[in-house]
Amino acid sequence: MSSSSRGPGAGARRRRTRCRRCRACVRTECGDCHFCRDMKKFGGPGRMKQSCLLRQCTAPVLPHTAVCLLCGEAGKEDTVEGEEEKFGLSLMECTICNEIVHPGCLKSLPSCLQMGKAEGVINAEIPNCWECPRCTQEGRTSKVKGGRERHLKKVGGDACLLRGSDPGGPGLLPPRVLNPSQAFSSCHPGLPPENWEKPKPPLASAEGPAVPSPSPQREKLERFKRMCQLLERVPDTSSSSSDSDSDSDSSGTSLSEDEAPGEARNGRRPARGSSGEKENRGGRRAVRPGTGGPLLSWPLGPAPPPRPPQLERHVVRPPPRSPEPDTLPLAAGSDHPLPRAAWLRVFQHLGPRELCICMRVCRTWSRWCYDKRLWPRMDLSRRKSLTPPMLSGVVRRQPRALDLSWTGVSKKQLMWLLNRLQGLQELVLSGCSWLSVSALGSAPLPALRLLDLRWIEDVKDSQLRELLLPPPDTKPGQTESRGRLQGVAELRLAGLELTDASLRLLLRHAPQLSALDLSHCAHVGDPSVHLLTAPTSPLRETLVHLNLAGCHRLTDHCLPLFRRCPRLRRLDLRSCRQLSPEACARLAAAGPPGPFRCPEEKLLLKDS
DNA sequence: CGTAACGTCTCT
DNA sequence: AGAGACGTTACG
Repeated sequence: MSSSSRGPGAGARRRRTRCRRCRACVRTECGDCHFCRDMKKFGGPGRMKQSCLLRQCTAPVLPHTAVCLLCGEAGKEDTVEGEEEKFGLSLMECTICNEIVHPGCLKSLPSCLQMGKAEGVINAEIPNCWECPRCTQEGRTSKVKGGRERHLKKVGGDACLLRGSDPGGPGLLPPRVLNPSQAFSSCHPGLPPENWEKPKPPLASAEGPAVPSPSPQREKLERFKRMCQLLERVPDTSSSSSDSDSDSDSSGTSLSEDEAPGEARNGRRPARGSSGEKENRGGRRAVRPGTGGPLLSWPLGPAPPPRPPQLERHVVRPPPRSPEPDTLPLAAGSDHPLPRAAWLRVFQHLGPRELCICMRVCRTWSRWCYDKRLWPRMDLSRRKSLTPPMLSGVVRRQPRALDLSWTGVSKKQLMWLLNRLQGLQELVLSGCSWLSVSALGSAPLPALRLLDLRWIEDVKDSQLRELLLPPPDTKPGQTESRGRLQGVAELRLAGLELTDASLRLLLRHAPQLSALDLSHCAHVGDPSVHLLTAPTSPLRETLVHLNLAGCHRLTDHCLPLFRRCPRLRRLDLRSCRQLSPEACARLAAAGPPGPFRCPEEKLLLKDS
């Protein structure tokens, strides 16, 4: 007998399935996580039969065979227009009794079977998920207090599930009233969730004597917990303190100052005014049962318990799309005359340190200052240790350019970051260890334009090959069949032990380079220049800047070859000790159509 | 029918 | 409690 069929009430419980649309669903398997390594395709035994950790669906949906327990029909929200009507005709699964019904069908039950004033509690974070009016009415959500709290403290799933998606965390905003449209939208997201958090299992409450077997929910929690442990600890946090989920940074760096008073998460610090605190946690939304309809305000049943800090430690939310109110509320109750756009214009003149100070002024400023337009570049270079709050701070700001040079960033940290910075265009990793940088081999880098790998120890041809070649598990026809540096325009490889074998790979897998830094690459010589400037080389047409300083093997013979590059505007040949001043002078004097058409287009020769 | 993987069971 | 195993479900 199916172990999944013992849910109460509805008989067989429907297993949820992938939404196939969320960020996780559409990505490829990492090939490196615990579950991938078990898969036969990656050489494992295939016993665990679990999805890749990076592909855990964030919005698991009901199977398309699911039907309403009352009318036997599927979800019909597509057949109507209004949000309220859509809600009434959508299928909703109760996390407690597992019954799947159309809210509209509940409404049409004979009044003696309706649940009076009971209200359903929608889980806003999982599609088609609620605590049904009957369970709510019968008190199934309210368990013995001690039991629930004890359970949650340990496991933490409920709180996560019930949490709202406000970037500032739960309990910080005033209670919100939900209209039918919002209720529908919240449980039927038109798009996959934009939050970048770990998936949250449907969850439920601990059981009480009136209450059906807790096992399914409990199992979900346990599964969730396991996943959290595997996934959320990715940044190296084993030594971090238990309260490290704040963005505040004990090291006192610029990232340490970004948490405004009242911005603290997990309810450890009081939000402004105490009244809204409890009512505002999470994705719980209230609707009147059966009506799908008139909107109710909170509260509805017991407030969810506080979120357990541990599991939330590395949940990082990007800044909200349209962050927060457009106005700045003043203590007197009125709004400041300057709107958010005007403040942002002011903030744009500030540097990171000043911005962090501003973020401590008030909650609204803090939210506004997370705007990624204020953080186009972030520089963490030369920090020996990168703490989880620092990494979280980076993700929340979504910089286009990130400098991690000469840091002790670990592979796990880098992987964690890159998975959350899909808009990253420039990445500087010079002076890091190859052990860490090898994370690039399995990271998504869709927008990357500049990659700086200078002076990384132990990078030879085979390591660069790992970065340049397409992922090994790519199937024909997949979009990922391109190497992941195909779109990179600037590549800095100074000081690496690369040979012409790497250059050949570059020509093939990084054909759009306009700037290439091969300075102080001891193996680069005249044949390398031949390769780069050959008629078959795509770089011959694209190179604008080429740095070959300190490449001692270059001789005068290679100099005329540079005239084959019509766009070359800057060529650095300093410290190439075999080059003669005369040959260099001849190249420098070459007029059009050669490379250096005017004095400001630099040919850097010898040390000057 | 084959593949993926959800949700539960079992073992340590 | 945590980790792994696996029956079963979802779906093409």
